[in-house]
Amino acid sequence: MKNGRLTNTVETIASECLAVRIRLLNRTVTNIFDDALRPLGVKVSQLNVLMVVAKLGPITPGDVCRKLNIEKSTLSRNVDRMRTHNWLKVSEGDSGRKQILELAPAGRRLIEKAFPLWTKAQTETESLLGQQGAKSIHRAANTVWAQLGRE
Amino acid sequence: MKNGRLTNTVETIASECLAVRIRLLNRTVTNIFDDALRPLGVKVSQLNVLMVVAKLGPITPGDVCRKLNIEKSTLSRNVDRMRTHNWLKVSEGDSGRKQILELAPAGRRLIEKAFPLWTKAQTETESLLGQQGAKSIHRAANTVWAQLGRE
DNA sequence: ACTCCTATGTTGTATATACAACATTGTGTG
DNA sequence: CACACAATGTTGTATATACAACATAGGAGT
Repeated sequence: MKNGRLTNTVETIASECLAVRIRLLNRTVTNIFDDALRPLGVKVSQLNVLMVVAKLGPITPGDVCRKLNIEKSTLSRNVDRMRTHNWLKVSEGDSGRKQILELAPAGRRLIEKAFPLWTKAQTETESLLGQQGAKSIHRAANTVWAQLGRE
Repeated sequence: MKNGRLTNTVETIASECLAVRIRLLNRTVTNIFDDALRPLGVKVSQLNVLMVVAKLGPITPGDVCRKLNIEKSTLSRNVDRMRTHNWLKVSEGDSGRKQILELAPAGRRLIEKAFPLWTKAQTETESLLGQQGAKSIHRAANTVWAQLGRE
């Protein structure tokens, strides 16, 4: 039949493509967390950055980018928004070029208020993925973090 | 110490959050595929939609949304772009309300040209995630698809 | 047949994401 | 020290994503 080769190609990509699958998981899980966090007016993308700063800060934007594999321009605008909310404090490093990001008091309060909502979303996600699935995600992410560090 | 409670909260979220991890995987893998596909001027997000249409089409936008868990407004604009490239044919269904999406000839040629580039990205992703990680992603995605179908 | 509700798709708006180009600042090497 | 190069962050542009509001069209129930 005339469509044989294309059909095989489509079948192969459809049944194996890792990008389709990871992107589906990303949309689904991001929606779960954003729904849960909506009462606080924060999105999970912003909470992610806030957590990195809370755990590793004071830290430069460049280091946050490397940790999360985010493009610097993406983070730059995200930091603007979080500074507007007074969640982050941004100061000029003594080196002149680098900036210093720190958790601001409002950011601290936000994290405390977010915790029960985060727990709810996390539980919901675990039940969606199953214990196996959740463990798998952890393992895959650990692999990526190891690779990122190696570059 | 004064920071005890916040520190515990931050530690818990940092070490367990599934959203951070899936979003990290999503950015990393999407970049791998977009890099590979760049010579063709198509992004993996568009190729995903094209594959669904190629495999299941003729199909309505709403059904594509349900399959990929994409918001209808997101797909609406994506279809516009793909129609501009003549990759997709959009026609009005006889029912008046629904639209019919089909693979256009240029879309077919695109998929054929994309296959070797997709294979390269897929291989690279497998080697990034490891065999375990890749299998894990498949299992997690299957779980989500089953859940989506159940709603 | 009429009314109400739902499904479908578009548009306005906000955020997330990345690439390209740019300005600025350190750094290292001759 | 001077110059070239790399690192850092911003801005312009394009796409992806979702929510809210909307218009329209089908369908269900009376």
